[in-house]
Amino acid sequence: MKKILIVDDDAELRSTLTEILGEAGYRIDKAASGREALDKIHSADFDIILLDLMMPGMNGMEVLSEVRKTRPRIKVIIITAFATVNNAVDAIKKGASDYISKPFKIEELLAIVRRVIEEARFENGIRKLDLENTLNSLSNPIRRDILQLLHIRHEMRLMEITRKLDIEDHTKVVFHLKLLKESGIIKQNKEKSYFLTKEGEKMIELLKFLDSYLSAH
Amino acid sequence: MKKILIVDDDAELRSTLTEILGEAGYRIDKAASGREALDKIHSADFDIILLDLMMPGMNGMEVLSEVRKTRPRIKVIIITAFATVNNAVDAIKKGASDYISKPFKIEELLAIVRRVIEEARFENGIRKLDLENTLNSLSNPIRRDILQLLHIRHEMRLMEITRKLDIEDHTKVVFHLKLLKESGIIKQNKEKSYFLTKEGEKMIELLKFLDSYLSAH
DNA sequence: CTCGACTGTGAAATTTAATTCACAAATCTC
DNA sequence: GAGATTTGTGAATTAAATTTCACAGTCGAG
Repeated sequence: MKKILIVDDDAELRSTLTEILGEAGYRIDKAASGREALDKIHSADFDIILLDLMMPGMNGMEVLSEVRKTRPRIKVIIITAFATVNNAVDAIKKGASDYISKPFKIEELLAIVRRVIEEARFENGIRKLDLENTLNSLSNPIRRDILQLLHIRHEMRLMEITRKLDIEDHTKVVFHLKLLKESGIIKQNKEKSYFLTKEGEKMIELLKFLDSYLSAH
Repeated sequence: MKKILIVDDDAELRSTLTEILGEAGYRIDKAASGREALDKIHSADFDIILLDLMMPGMNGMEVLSEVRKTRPRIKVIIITAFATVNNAVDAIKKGASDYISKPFKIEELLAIVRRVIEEARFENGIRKLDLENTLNSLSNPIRRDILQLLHIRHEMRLMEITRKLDIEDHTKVVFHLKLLKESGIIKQNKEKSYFLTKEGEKMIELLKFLDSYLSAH
């Protein structure tokens, strides 16, 4: 389960939050000051920080910028008094994910935490380059055809592919082959035959999956 | 399992082929002439036809063109004597999938049949339009972002999305929303809020799958 | 060696996708 | 209901993807 750090100088609020979030199944740690928070952040690995902006000593904003700088994957949710919502908005501009103003309902808090976690799932999970690359390769019908051909025939040379796809201008095929090669999806052996790499086989599996997925109404 | 029709005037070859392919798990039917073959083709539903070109009466070529015309999904594999390979090549130009010349090795035959089946899987299976549509929608990062936002937030209005994505010109967002709407991936309610359709939720699942798939090394 | 088929490059042209801009109707806010 | 905000359209522009074309080196067969 996700690990949450609660940062607030108010001991009572800390234990309230600990109780609520603990019951919801999160692993909780607490810090009573900005200083203590940063120590914990640098020694352990949190997913979310619940951060009070108004604290004596190092204030929340400083903690926020430090976290953004050194642990950009950690999501920060600001806790703020109703009267100082504006500060929270500033905090969001500096990279906080959301804020919650005191007093708050339990459900409201949990909803925000859940949403931020979901958000993090995407941001941290997808290595954009690969996804981008994959989708670009698959989005062109000629490239898909080439992949399928190479899957079926194991290896083919330029003109074989060109004829099989019934394309007049072979340099058109060259163009797509080059893109696929650059993406590491296909390779070429000494005999000039093109064949699928391991990545390429994955693309085929993906296509099959997509197919069956889309067919399932 | 796939259903294969064997068309050959040579009774011995018919039973040899039946034995080999039957053992390999295919469902087999036989025809001794072109006429008989067409009757069977029009009454039952085959995946593959093994067709001898040289037969008395209606010859294989005629059967081939008839099949191409009325049952374009059926794959035809030509059986030909070694001496008449040229005819087989002509047949392939007319739409046959492959040929095998007598005498042949069992493994050779099975390999060709398997390959042709695999080929058919793709050609018949993927409804290109949906695939096209899906991949186009997912291939743009802004559209992916929008989908993910709508997934997390359930529903959002134009300017909410625009701000959350930190895009200056809202009409840019309008552009992508329109595309997504046309693809049936999102819809809009009376309050102008955009939300994911069932299709849209599928896209999200696909993205998650893609993610984990690509992450798995 | 010479011809024809094969593989490929690079620039130019074309097509398609995406962005920007000027503007306006609808809706909200005070 | 005046002014700001939101939602949207359509044309013009820009950018990106794809196609076409002219050409050239390589390779195998006769």
